[in-house]
Amino acid sequence: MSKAKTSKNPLMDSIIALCKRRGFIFQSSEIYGGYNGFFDFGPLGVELKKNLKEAWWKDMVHCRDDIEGLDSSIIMSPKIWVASGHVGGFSDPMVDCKTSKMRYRADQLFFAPVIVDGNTIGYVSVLEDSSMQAVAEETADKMKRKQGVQGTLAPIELKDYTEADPSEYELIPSPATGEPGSLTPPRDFNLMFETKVGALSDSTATAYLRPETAQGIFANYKNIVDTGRVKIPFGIAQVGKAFRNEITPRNFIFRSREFEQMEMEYFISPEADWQGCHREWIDWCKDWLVSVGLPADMLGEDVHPLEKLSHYSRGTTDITFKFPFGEQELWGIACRGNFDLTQHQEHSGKSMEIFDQESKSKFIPHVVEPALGVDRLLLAVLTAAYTEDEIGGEKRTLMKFHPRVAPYKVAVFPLLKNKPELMEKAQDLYKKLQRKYNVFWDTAGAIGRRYRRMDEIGTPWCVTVDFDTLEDGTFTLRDRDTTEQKRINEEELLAMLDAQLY
RNA sequence: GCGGGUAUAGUUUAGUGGUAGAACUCCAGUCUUCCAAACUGGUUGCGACAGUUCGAUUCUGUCUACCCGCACCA
Repeated sequence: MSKAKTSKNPLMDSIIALCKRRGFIFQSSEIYGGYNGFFDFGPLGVELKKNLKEAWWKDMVHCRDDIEGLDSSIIMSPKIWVASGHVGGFSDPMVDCKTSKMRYRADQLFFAPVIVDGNTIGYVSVLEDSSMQAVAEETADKMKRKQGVQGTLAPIELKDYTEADPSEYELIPSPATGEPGSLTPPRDFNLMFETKVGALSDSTATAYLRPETAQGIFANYKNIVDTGRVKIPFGIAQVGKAFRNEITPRNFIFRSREFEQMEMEYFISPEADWQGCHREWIDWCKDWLVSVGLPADMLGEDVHPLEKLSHYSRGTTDITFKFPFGEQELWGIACRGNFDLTQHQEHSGKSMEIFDQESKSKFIPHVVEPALGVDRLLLAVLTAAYTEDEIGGEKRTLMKFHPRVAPYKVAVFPLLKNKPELMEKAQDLYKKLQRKYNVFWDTAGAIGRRYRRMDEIGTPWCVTVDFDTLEDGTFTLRDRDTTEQKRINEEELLAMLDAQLY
């Protein structure tokens, strides 16, 4: 009877509904039934997103003397992705067990034939583990005894599943069931989108949509060093789209296939205290997140254990955020050593060394990389801002955006729209403010309704022109969070906005 | 990718083998001197494609999207 949606995340549902209702975020290609993993940003969403990117750029590039900006192309030479390891390493062959429905990474699933006096009596399989050799030997011994085979057990030589011969797929037992025959061949999940460049569609034309903006920075590192604008330590920052063919996009815009990154590579001497530098950047990033409206108590740190680090990393700490669906990675701060530049030096044959005047030495610098997903940040900001409260017994939904990132900074209303003198006065103010800020104009309905509308899209202030305005030039300034109203003149209004919207 | 669930207007929802009603929202108008007022009118919907049928939003199948769990997330 009841077909109540069984969503266990009403907060997430409310945020998604508001995003659609008010024009923040739409599902991509909605009129054709949607397209999994892609999103469109509506009139409000594009403003919010732009404000976040501009705030980042201002604080990261303009307000720092040691960081330069860059905008590299999305499609670059495929050689870049070979050098970076993405062509080889970005694809993880996966194995599914058809019986248990378990899924394994093929390079973490090990197997070996059990050989007695030269005869293969079966196979054993184990998952990657420090004790896997011992477990495999024990299992092989049991198999030998169970089958009653006499003879000498040959040493167990474990290989991972990617090295298995196709004829062996049917013989290797699933680690889940212990029975052979249920494992699929290793299947590729290459997370890079491929495309073709040029008229010819042969394999030499294959190119990739970048899965991260970082490689564009490394590929231009030499250009920027050669323009002589920088000396160690320095950073290069970039904002741009990136693409990953995620197997399972989930959680609204948290994991999507097309997304935007704000990345910065901070180049330091190999002799420098990289751990100290890492810590400084973690703190800088946390402070910045607070400055755009994320409460400090919703942030956390997740230090990646050494054994789980990526191939390029010497240390990674994620700044996490308490999303409605759990505490998840927001901003990854990775120490990439000199892996990337060394790779590019080897593959391109061009020197990536820099001469440091201070130490009179030449070296390939190491990097600390703070990488932030714009869309994840946007979702975090939406989550932190979403508030329900009660005003005079009426429920109210409001988005408590930091004024700095709010899509509209201020709204201007004539108290009554059928009074031309109020309309005219309000238009004057609206036009004046519009030159400097994104301002919302609304004449429809009762004044209270207009206030609530602004609450729902997070406009921090509303200014109402009434009959007193015509007499003494003061307006009603109404505050979104407190709903307090006070009289203020134009000069005071401009000064207040200037002070609040740095 | 696997399993389970869901799909009617912008939102929340009625309902039917004979092409759908409501509330709120939205738009227009009347009115309105500061927190979703009132009145009048209006726009908008059966996720898509097939099949069964005289006729399908309803029954069947396929697909798509969303939600939950598992797996995955260099």
